[in-house]
Amino acid sequence: MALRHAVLAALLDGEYSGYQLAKAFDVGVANFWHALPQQLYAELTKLEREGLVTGRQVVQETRPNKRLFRTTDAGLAELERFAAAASKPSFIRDDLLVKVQAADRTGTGPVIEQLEERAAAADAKIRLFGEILRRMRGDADEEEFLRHGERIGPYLTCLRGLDFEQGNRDWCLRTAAVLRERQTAGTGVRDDASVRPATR
Amino acid sequence: MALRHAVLAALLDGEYSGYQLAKAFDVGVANFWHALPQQLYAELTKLEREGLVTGRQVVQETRPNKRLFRTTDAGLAELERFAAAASKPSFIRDDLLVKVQAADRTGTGPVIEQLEERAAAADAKIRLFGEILRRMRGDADEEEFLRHGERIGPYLTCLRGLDFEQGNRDWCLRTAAVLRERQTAGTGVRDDASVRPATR
DNA sequence: CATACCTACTCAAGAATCTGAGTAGTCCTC
DNA sequence: GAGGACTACTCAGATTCTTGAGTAGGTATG
Repeated sequence: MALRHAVLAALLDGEYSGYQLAKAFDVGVANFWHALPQQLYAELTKLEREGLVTGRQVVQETRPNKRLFRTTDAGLAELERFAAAASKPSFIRDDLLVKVQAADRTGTGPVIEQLEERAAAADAKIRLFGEILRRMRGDADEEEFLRHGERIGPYLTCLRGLDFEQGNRDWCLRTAAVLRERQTAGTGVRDDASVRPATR
Repeated sequence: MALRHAVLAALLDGEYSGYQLAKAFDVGVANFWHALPQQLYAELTKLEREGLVTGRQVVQETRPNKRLFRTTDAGLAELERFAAAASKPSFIRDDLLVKVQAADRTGTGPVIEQLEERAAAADAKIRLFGEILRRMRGDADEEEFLRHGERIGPYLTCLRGLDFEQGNRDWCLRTAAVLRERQTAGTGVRDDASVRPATR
């Protein structure tokens, strides 16, 4: 049930439309949760019905109208309840890890490619997060901002996102390098399956 | 559809029962995927029906009988197909991040506690992973093992798990420290909600 | 001036995951 | 010798997440 709380937390920072939220929860950012547009629209509807957020219609000339939402006091109270309850442990769940786990049996070619793509994607996120952090802290340096800044929650989660992506990138590059070296070196343990005709 | 492939990958390393797999996918390890026992039993049944794993009954005197599974050639072929297909991006999805995102509005008391618990849990995992890595590489040092070891897939995924947990621990401790300092310092931005009577 | 993408949503259906309860014998502790 | 934990599973039901399709006007691209 954390999606609803993620939405409530996101709407603490101001008014957003479902569409804007969808962008934040989908594409690049998603420091602290991830969800698709359909889920977000559904959740906003439920939250409004329960009085945890309020929406107001904004009529636009040149584009479709939109509804902007913000968290209500009841919503904040719900967040407080949530914060006090026990957290579920978090787990890694990643296709690419599964592929690496099996890579020395399935052939490394395609996996190496994907590792390098993933590293590039992580790198893009790293730059984005760096930019976001810089914007949030303004002139202050990090220590200063964390001590006296007004709204540090998003900053702290973004720091975690940054570190996660750095770990991701470094691991992908290292893993790709290891697999590539074994591929060319020929360990003698097993022929590289990526050279064989595909079993299928 | 990655759970099935995670199971296939896990069963590359030898024969396991559903129960053993459940332990590995649940509690401590789960380097590369996470799942509950019920899911695993169900998945094993499906995989056996499709011929991607085979099970054999092992009769035990003193305990309930069990079924040991291993991946078949068809299962390996399926893994190869999977390895060649595009991976879904992976996202962080963590209750605790949501709580931190909102922490400067909900009160920091309970969140700090949870951050410290999480840091301790991460630390336990770090020690466990370190142990597992040591066991896998045996006498060789890491570079050596990665160059010439037989089965490096699990080693590489465990390295990612280790780094993830280290990032986790460090971030939890830092975040807890930051929130704690603001709590005692009194930033003037807002009274600490953890001192107010609970809204509820 | 046709195609494609952007804003801003909605609906339906399916797959994956989680919650909770239950069976049944064995081993260990107090 | 009673209560609890461990092995080894199964079943049902709910919730969450993903996939795919569709509406509809406006703006940018070539």
